[in-house]
Amino acid sequence: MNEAIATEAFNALANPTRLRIIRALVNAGKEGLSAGSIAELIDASPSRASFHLSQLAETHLICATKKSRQVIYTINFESIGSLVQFLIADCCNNNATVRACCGLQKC
Amino acid sequence: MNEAIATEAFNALANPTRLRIIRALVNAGKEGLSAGSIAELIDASPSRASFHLSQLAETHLICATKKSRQVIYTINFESIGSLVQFLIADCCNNNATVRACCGLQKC
DNA sequence: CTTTCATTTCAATGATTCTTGAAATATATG
DNA sequence: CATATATTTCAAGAATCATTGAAATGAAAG
Repeated sequence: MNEAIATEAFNALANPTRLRIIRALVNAGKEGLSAGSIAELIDASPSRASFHLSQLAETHLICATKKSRQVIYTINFESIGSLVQFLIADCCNNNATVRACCGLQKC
Repeated sequence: MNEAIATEAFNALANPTRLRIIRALVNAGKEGLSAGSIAELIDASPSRASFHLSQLAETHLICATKKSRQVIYTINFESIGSLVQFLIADCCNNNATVRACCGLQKC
């Protein structure tokens, strides 16, 4: 994770529609969801959902795999973890207050 | 921290200039930096720096206090911590992979 | 009171982003 | 092959964002 990638990832998270997609995929877990069911869940048109799904996939916050004529999307927890690490470590020098405020401790 | 505020905070972080400001203020620590010295440090015009400083201050990621004719900005580690918590807990249901990937454990 | 210094505000411009609906692509089914 | 289904791509338009330089604000100093 470097600054350019992190900037794009923050941008991907900076949108209510995309945040709803993230939440839906977190809930769905390992099995993921098809583009169509995501669109339904977040109440967006297919093309609108596709637009935001592409943005999230570009930053690797989510992954896409084709399954017959559907595209199944899954959340990528590793990339979210990397982004959090970037913010805490790279940007905030592992500041103790940040770590405490988010209810976490060093391993 | 709710979704609307988090969205604005992510947006504030989704910009290289603002990320440089964040880093400068993290380095400066508790004493903070004046608007002018931030502009110099990040190599931006006063008005450009002011524009981005306002955006960061609006989201409470940084704080501003007047000191004679300068404005001193300081980083707000608490708000960054809240944002991280929002992402890990609210968005990712405290997923273990996320916590592991960012080098953290539950308290 | 005038001048200087630090910062913000403003208007103009160009760039990017989001939404919409239609068209295109690709895969499955009868 | 023809049709139905799932998704993406595309073009157009509205909205938002970032940069620039000039003007305005406000506080200190001579």
